[in-house]
Amino acid sequence: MRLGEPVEWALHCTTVLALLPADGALPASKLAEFHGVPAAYLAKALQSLSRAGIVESVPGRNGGYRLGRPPAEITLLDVVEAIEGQESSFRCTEIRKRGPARVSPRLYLPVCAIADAMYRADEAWRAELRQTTVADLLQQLATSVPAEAVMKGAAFLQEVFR
Amino acid sequence: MRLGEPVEWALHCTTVLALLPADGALPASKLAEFHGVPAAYLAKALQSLSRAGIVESVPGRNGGYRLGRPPAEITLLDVVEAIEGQESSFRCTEIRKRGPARVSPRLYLPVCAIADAMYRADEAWRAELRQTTVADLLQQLATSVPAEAVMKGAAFLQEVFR
DNA sequence: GTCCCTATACTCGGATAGCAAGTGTCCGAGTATAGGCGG
DNA sequence: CCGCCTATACTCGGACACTTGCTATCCGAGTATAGGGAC
Repeated sequence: MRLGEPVEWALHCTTVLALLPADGALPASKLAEFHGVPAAYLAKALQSLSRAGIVESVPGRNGGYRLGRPPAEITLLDVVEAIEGQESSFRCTEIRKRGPARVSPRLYLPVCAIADAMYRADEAWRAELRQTTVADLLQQLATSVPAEAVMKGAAFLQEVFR
Repeated sequence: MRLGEPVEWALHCTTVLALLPADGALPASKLAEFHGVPAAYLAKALQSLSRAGIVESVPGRNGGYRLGRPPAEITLLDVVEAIEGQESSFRCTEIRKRGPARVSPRLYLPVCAIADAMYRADEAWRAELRQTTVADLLQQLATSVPAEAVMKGAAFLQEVFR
């Protein structure tokens, strides 16, 4: 089970966008430069975030991306599901209904005990991701990111909005 | 994020093997027939379970697979990790240390707040899978699998051991 | 009749192709801005 | 000097190749069994 790289990018980009001035907008190319990731591919992830309403795109010159709603209202699950989709990690192909022991389909319960347990674990994962918001991340990052890195980041943003 | 199909197969096969007589062994081909899945590919999953000690292989004629330890000592996590590996679902490529805001590597904390939250969710998923054992599954299946399917399954096994 | 040996058939195990999805890239559509022109 | 218009440059958005990993398969190594032969 593996999450794609764009998930990491999307999470970092969301936190950076949360630090922007209220009416500012950061282009995808700058976000890519800031994180050292391929710009064209990162754009795909940002489009997914845009479709999900997590960020909103500002077209035209001086355009870019900004947050679509307050950081406190964006959970990590929102971001992850925007990129990876909402399907469960476990795929039940109903093999219990195949083979020589199969019986009439209407005799089976909707979900077997195995799928039920797997879905429960999936929900536990989602519940944990739902508990952390981007606002929480900002608070933690404020005390954990090296001061020098904060200054460099601020300088980079000021250069963009100059 | 998607788990492979072999995960589902491995879980079902493990429950079936738990129903075997103590010194019996069911070949991979019969397990494949029972579940209606490709035998050659299922064999790969069973080999993974064997390497993990969850099942043990009996070579030679009348050989096959049997459980490696009591059902109560096999958690769903054991089975899932045997197939999918133990790596976290979230891959942190440390993009925080790239780009124009990077500073000397020794200034960073071991894990950033984002990775920490993702790892926490991953652990919640694992914790949930750890709580259910194959013995639990058997108990639930005993009351939820259609009686007719149970009979057909038993008949299939008796035919094999005849 | 009993023991031993050999040949057999069946098992697992790892090495080998095909395909779908993740990864990476590009070019076109659309818009706010900046400059120039006219009033 | 002010307002309007036009051209421009920059943005996002979706359509197009490539690589990795999942899916699927096969053949070889090893072993317990079954049968036959010798004692």
